[in-house]
Amino acid sequence: MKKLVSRCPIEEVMQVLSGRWPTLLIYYLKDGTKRFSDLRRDNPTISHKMLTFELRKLEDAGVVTRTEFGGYPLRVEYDLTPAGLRLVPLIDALGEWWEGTGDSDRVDAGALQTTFVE
Amino acid sequence: MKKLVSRCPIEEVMQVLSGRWPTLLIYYLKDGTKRFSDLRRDNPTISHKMLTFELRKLEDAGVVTRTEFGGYPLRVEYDLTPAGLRLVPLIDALGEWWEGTGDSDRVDAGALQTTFVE
DNA sequence: TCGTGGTTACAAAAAGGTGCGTAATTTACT
DNA sequence: AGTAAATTACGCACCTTTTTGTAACCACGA
Repeated sequence: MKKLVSRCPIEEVMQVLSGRWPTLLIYYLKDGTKRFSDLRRDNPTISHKMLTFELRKLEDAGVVTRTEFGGYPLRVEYDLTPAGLRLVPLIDALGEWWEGTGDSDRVDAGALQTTFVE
Repeated sequence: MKKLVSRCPIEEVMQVLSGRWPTLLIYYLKDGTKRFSDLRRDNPTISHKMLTFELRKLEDAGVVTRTEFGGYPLRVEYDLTPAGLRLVPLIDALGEWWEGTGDSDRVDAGALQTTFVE
């Protein structure tokens, strides 16, 4: 998703939140300060390249802060910004919506919702 | 984003909503019934292959319905399901969140939110 | 011949994984 | 005493996988 095709805020948010990781990372950071290695432990399938990339993206978007402690071994801490905290309930709502739909509308998942007329 | 790495509903929703198109399509369908060609007109940069693909995904997820009218030229209409309608305000909220953060937290966009300690 | 809503095959682009290198200090052997 | 890891959070280069675009084709009726 390289560049925007509209000036719509919706598209802009999705550029930040799209993909498997952003929402999950926000979810883990919800519990408080996390270090790089903590986040890797939280989800072991993310590569370090992806993790740095996604964290950078969230940082640029103003969702997380990065605090670097000098010295060796290097230590870096990540936290949600106030904006990031405000985002959490919105993401929760999406999760709840999904669970809700599963019961009522996605029952016959696999069966397409197509109707033929005439 | 081929397969899930957790059983988390959050990750499942994002699998459906990720990318540039899903939320935008939902947004256009919010106004009511749309035909395939209407949606192409609404955003001219999507390829017809992507459009069919994304619509299928939303259909499988129970967000849109597809109504096919026999005869030629073929006519197909897309609508939001009740679940799709319930999703709209959540997407709106994300857009509003984004606009809100822009003013308070993303002011110095470009300047990273990194702090150096020691 | 055009228009509708697709499908399929091939090609280009983007995303993602792997492994190596780096820094300064501590701990672990020899 | 001297050397060898190990530690942390990456950056970089290379390569594979996934996604997306392009173009061609199909059906049929006006």
